[in-house]
Amino acid sequence: MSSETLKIPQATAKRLPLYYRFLKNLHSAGKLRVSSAELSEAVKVDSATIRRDFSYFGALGKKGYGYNVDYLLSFFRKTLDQDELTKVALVGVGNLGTALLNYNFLKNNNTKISVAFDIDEAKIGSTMSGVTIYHMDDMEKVLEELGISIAILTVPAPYAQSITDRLAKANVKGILNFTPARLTVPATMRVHHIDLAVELQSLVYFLKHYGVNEVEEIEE
Amino acid sequence: MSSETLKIPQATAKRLPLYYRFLKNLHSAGKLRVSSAELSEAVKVDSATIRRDFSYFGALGKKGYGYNVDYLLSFFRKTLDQDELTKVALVGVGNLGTALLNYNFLKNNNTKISVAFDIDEAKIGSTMSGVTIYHMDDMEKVLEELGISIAILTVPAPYAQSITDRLAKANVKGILNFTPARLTVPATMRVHHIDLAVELQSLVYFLKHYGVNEVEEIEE
DNA sequence: AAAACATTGTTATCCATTTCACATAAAACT
DNA sequence: AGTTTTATGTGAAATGGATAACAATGTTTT
Ligand SMILES: NC(=O)c1ccc[n+]([C@@H]2O[C@H](COP(=O)([O-])OP(=O)(O)OC[C@H]3O[C@@H](n4cnc5c(N)ncnc54)[C@H](O)[C@@H]3O)[C@@H](O)[C@H]2O)c1
Ligand SMILES: NC(=O)c1ccc[n+]([C@@H]2O[C@H](COP(=O)([O-])OP(=O)(O)OC[C@H]3O[C@@H](n4cnc5c(N)ncnc54)[C@H](O)[C@@H]3O)[C@@H](O)[C@H]2O)c1
Repeated sequence: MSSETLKIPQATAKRLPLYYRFLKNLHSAGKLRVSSAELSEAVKVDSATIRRDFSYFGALGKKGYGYNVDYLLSFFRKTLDQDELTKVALVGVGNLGTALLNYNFLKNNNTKISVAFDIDEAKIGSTMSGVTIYHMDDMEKVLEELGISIAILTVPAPYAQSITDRLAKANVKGILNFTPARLTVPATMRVHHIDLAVELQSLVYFLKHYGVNEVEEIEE
Repeated sequence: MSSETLKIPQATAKRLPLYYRFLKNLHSAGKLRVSSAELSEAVKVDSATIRRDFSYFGALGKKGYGYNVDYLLSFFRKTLDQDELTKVALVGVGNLGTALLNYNFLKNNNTKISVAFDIDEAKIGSTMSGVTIYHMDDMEKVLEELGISIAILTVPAPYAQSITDRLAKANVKGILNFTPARLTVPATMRVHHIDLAVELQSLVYFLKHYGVNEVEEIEE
């Protein structure tokens, strides 16, 4: 029995955190109202798309006026469960894992890396940015104790699948996967891939082959 | 005049580096042929989608047989310009920037961070993983000298836009943006956003609201 | 060499998402 | 109070992408 809310399109769901972030900016800047056109300029999403996205949640705005920033902000805070802290585990405290640990997700989201795991004895038992690093052997136990259901995976690719299998058994439901491995998971889990190498390579490809808006030649 | 190849769908273009990576794995493993079904299992993309993707480049396979790994690999190497090295600049050598510097993109791609920029005097002039860190004041000059047209942006968000404007003037055409800022760029540029916080938050949202395939209750 | 088999390439269909365009209604102005 | 302006919410159309399904065709087996 999941929080039975409505099933909005996935594309919309992915934009919600973005809207939330910019609404916070507007709020800090003291803005009281905002139009879909203004928001569009800020988040670089078509204004019609923004209105459509919002409309899945009912009529949040007023015709001829726009949206009340405070109202919208508190609405999204509830919708995005920003009131309760979501605890996340980090598996693999290497280059990337360390960067993520040092970054304070809390500043913007109510999401926090609460615990980390590694196999490097030099790191185990120590604390980074207030987060204790445990041995992988203790992973299942610690995850259960803390009731954690989301993990960030930043281990070398060859270990990704077997660790994923362990996470699945430990009742973890979501993985943010930074490794190049394509994980096999039970249907009850969800994986978001962040594939930096693919992202970089596809950017190169687009630039080479899509002649990014080459200024239209003016024939003479 | 961009390499006048064909205009394949963007979704396909984003999968090409993925295919390439797994083909290299297959090659290393000594496999000579592969079917779309096998590849599908490995990269977690529907086999019909894979065949469709490949078909944009002509008939690369053989009916009843599948695809020749070597042939496919060399085809994609050419298509993805893996023969020539693409030089990339890194702007902002902090937590995240350092992790990217230490990571050797070359292992898998012919893409390399060749130069880095920062404002921290402690870092400027030093070398990390063989990459020299220059002062931001020298950015335009160095970028031009090296003929770099792609940059990775890992600076604090408030500086992202003004640095982007400088990059645009310096003839950079692509930005891999890790900052939460939504950049305004000329139509001649392309930005890929990697928004870790959004990625994490939307994962949380999906798990909470989409009840990831809750095991169908068996009514008794 | 024939029969059985495997797998592509593609057509047709489906689905999700974006965008247009405008009726509607509230707000701002005169 | 009436008029004009503004900006929402949404039907309808357009776009973009994924998938089912299968004829075509080469491969493998006997
Ligand atoms: N660093 C980057 O910029 C970057 C970029 C793209 C992809 N990635 C991917 O992210 C992952 C991590 O990269 P990195 O640069 O941080 O690597 P890294 O080698 O610096 O860190 C890996 C960490 O995982 C730990 N580890 C190794 N085996 C383990 C195991 N079985 N269980 C638990 N922990 C284990 C190591 O002790 C180390 O601390 C890799 O899969 C890499 O391909 C990294
Ligand atoms: N570290 C993470 O895990 C993480 C996660 C999500 C998003 N981000 C985003 O990535 C960016 C970098 O994060 P970080 O953790 O590496 O921050 P950081 O503070 O560790 O690093 C920022 C670096 O940029 C340099 N810098 C500051 N102003 C500059 C300027 N004007 N020109 C050039 N360089 C400048 C600083 O000297 C520093 O080296 C931020 O925008 C952050 O929001 C980081």
